[in-house]
Amino acid sequence: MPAAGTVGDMNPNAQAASSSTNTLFALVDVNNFYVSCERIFQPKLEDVPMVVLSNNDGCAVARSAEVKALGVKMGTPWFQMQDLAKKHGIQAYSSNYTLYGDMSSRVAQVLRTFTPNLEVYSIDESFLKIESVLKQYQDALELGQIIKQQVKDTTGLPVCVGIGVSKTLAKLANHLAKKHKQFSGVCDVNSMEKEELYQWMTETAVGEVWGIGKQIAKKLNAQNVNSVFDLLQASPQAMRQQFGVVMERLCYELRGISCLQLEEVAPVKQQIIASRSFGKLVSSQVELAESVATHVARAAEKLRGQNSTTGELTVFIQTNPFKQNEPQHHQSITIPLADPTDNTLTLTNAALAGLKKIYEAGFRYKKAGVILNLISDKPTMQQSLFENIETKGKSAHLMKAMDDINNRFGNSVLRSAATGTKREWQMRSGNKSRNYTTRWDDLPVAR
DNA sequence: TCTGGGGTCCTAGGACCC
DNA sequence: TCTGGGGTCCTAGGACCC
Repeated sequence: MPAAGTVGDMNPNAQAASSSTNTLFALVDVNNFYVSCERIFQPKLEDVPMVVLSNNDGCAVARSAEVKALGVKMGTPWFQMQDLAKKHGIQAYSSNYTLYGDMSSRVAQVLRTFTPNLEVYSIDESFLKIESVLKQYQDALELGQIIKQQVKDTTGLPVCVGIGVSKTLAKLANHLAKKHKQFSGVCDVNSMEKEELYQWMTETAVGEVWGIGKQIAKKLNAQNVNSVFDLLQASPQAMRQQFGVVMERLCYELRGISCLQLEEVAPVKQQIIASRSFGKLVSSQVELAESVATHVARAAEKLRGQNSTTGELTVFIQTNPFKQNEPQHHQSITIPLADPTDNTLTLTNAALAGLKKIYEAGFRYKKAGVILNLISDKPTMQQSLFENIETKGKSAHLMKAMDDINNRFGNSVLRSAATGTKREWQMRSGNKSRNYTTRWDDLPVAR
């Protein structure tokens, strides 16, 4: 590996990662996840070129290997591949997310039998920290093969395993395992000779690196950074100057300095979205209201599912951007809530009031949705803030209430102040914050 | 009262991921 | 005719305060 360089204040963990026992990450990723799930329950689909379609059967959100080989891109609209489908007999299936969610938990269950140090990164991918369980096996490659076989035997799903000393390298290894048959589904870039690794890096486009998308790849290419190896040779400091701290971190990760940790416990969501496209275009406010109400109900369920409250709600409606000859209307409105809540009725009322403001007759809408913001991972504020106050109206009690706020909500409450008639506080969620005011008279009566 | 500079807050928007 | 539904993090720039 090239010289490591200093990581500076950016990454307090890097030193520990590189100097203590060497961390080793394995990324286990199910091949063509949705397609593979469908095939388990319909074995006749094995080897049949097929796609799984999005909501309303709009786009291909999963493609079998045969379809990928035909050059069909992720997200291709089904109606655009009709000719190809006829020619090659491509089968299309509607998505069944309940099934996929269930299969996903089964995979995670199998992986947990290898190590509890597991991060379920997405519905079809998990990171495992494997350095501590490695002694029981010949080497990491053997462990990878056993994981792969175990998942296959237990769930029927095919996976590839990528192994490396950082998450980014494990991702890269996984990519190689998927693309190149000679790895037999398991690739460990850590045990490779440097020459071989550099060879693979030279042959792999820089855009394949985790965190490098279309835009950045284009800019990199313009500077003659075309392969992963080119990026490996670039100076992280220079990359930071141009592309920011995320890119710098990525450079270190590629060099084998782990900057991204395993997140075993999923943090609570900072934002919850519920939205859908309509099967056919919608013009009436009543119909929009119905769908908005459903979305609020779903979002509120998710909110309560993570034991949170929200301080702000956004409603949006959109016409179909693909219909360029139709008048377009994209509108949203954000409604602050008097108090953070997880109550469906309160949220629905706020959303419908918002919808009333942004709705305009005469447009044909394609999509509606709601977003919950300023989420706090604590129980309802109104209750917990003042439940300990025994009488109200005296400044000593106000002060106690403020202490309570700070004790209970810690750094999510930025400031708080009280006068004789009201209290005000400012709550933070992520990097957003909002002010709240509640009149003293409105406070819940003490026990 | 005038002035400048630094810090923080807040928002919009871009880029990325699956 | 038919074009997904979620999420995250970072940055820049203006407002505001001291």
